[in-house]
Amino acid sequence: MTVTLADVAARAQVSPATVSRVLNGNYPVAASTRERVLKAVDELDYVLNGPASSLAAATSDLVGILVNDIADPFFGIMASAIQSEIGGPGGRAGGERLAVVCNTGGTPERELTYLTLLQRQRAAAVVLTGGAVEDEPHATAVAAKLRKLAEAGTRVVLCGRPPAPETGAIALTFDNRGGGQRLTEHLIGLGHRRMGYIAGPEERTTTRHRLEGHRAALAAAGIEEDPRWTVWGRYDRQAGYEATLELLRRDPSLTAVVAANDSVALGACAALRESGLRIPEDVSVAGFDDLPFSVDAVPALTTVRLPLAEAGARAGRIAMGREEPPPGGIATVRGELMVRGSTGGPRVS
Amino acid sequence: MTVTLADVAARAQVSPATVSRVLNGNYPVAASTRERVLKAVDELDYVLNGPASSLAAATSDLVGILVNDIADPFFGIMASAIQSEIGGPGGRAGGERLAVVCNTGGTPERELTYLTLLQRQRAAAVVLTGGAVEDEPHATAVAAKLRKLAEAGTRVVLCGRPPAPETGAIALTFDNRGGGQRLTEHLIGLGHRRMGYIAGPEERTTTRHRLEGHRAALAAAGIEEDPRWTVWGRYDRQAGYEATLELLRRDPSLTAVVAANDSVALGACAALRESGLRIPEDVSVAGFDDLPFSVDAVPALTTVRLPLAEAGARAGRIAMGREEPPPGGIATVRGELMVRGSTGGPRVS
DNA sequence: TATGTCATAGAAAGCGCTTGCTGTGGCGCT
DNA sequence: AGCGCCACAGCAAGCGCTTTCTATGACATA
Repeated sequence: MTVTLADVAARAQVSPATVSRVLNGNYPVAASTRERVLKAVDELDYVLNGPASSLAAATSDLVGILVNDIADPFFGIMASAIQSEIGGPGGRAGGERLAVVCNTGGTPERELTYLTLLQRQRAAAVVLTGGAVEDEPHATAVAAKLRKLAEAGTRVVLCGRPPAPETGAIALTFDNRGGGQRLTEHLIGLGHRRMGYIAGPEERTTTRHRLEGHRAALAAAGIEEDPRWTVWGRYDRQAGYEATLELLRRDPSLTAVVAANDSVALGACAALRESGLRIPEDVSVAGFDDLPFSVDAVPALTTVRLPLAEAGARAGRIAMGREEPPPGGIATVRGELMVRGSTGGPRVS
Repeated sequence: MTVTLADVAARAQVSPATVSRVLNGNYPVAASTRERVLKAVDELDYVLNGPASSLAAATSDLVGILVNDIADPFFGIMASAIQSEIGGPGGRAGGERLAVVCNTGGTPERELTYLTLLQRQRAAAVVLTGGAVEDEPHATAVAAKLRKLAEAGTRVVLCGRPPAPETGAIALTFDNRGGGQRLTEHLIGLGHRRMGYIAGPEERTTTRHRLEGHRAALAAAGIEEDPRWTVWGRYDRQAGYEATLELLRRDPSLTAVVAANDSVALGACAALRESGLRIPEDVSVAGFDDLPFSVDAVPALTTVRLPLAEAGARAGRIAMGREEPPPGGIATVRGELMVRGSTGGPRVS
């Protein structure tokens, strides 16, 4: 029913071995023979059986990209960049690889399951993006899985994620702490002293690091933080909206709101506006990531630009073995402070 | 080196066949035996060899999702919804499936290559999202590929894409034409007569349908269209920005700008503002899709809401055979007009 | 002319798993 | 007690490909 290698071989009057070699191009085959084979392939409309091939060769051309939330451009941009370097179809890389992105939804279980599935498929490489969950047992399980993968020859790269020591994984880490710190320093420099902070999900590394940066800046400026000024929520607009309302309720005298990321900041802006407050005259707002839409907000969002596409591309190249991993297997990627219209001096009340 | 089924069998003192059956759970195995096997699996940390399994069973648990641009939330949202229904890890579906999203970048070649790669992997199902390219030879090639896939038992579903007749593919099509028409009717109802239109890439079905809707509304209202009023570009913010400047240059008397999608509309807003024009007092702006950030624009964007998540979920269920395909294999999904602050009556000049 | 070398092609042994078919005890029935 | 049946387990034949090793002819060299 389906066309097999043997069918092609028969048609081209050669042995299956020869057909295989023509298709893989890693063994000398006379030009005339090659042509005959290719012609037969074409005529029979033959498509290689991937599983059989992977089984026999003990390798596969699958490359997995794990993301926390595929609907979030933060991940979309990274995934896109990674994929473009993986080669996938259209890439310059010779061997065609199937770059697949897997949506973990940010849950540890799915992350683990996808990792197993990828291991099961004997993936050639795996790239994990975004912050990790800090739950201890889970972190251990993931680390163990990563080590197994690495041992089995799968290249593992972390992009925008903290290093996983002793797993053999290469890490390209974002300097969330430093970025958060510079952002808050900027606000302090403008004269703000009473700032609300909308953090992301509590157990994420990204959340913790950004918040630590914020607090470090406050501490350095000798500003004592009020526990009421921090609210936790998801990394989306809705959460930012609600958190802002909560902050306003807790302390109406805040002159600035720092959000865990741009989506959250947008929600914050909406809440402030609906509360009759002007940005930045009454309250300044700052985000993080500098996603494409951030510059279109009104006023444009002050934020920390993370080189998502660049980091993704680099991670992709490393995963493909086309670029040297950084020394020690760890590199830190800095964000750049983008000062725009959403931040200004505090109102004089 | 790597643990195989046979190792597990030896350890559990059973035959490989029994281990396989325990793992697949589709054959009666005594409870005591099952436990023994499971224990051995656990102790040896055994992971099934996917390719071998797929080869022997002549099936695979891969499900492909093709998207034009993974960095665009339009696709991210659909992909996310599809994936959640595929089951993937965490889904309710019994068999664990690896839902993978493939980024075609909107180019015909990559689309075709990914389809071949998926065919090669003997994917269980494939979902193609978003508009198709209307290039004739390409369309034919894709259709042929889809037919092949369907014949090989792969379920093919189109989501937000026009039907592909005689390929056996199920289509969930967006009513882009109708949506575009209602949007422009709304503008006409407000009194607009001179409207610019920023279209997407010329060869896309989505682009053409939305534009046709727009023109149908104009024709119905007896408004003669000026060819200068249509500008083409990509589906992104940047393109919208540039196109708007161009429109303004061509005809400064326009009172409204209709954009091919929300990202484009955002770019249009930026261009208008920088040109010193107020929205909607001087110029109204309308988008399409109603992506999450559209409601946060200032003023909030009038647009056509496409039920991306719902359609994606349905496509996913159909792909998994968990929902009946629509009669005739084709269903049309309507968009809902969302009237917000970015549109108003034309200025009286 | 005899011999070694090289380029190319084929034979065949798996890769690790699934599954149809074939046992084989234990049990209920007559 | 004798029989058939059922529940369960094993055997063994592949699934379609890759790759090592071997064979063969052509050619160059001695």
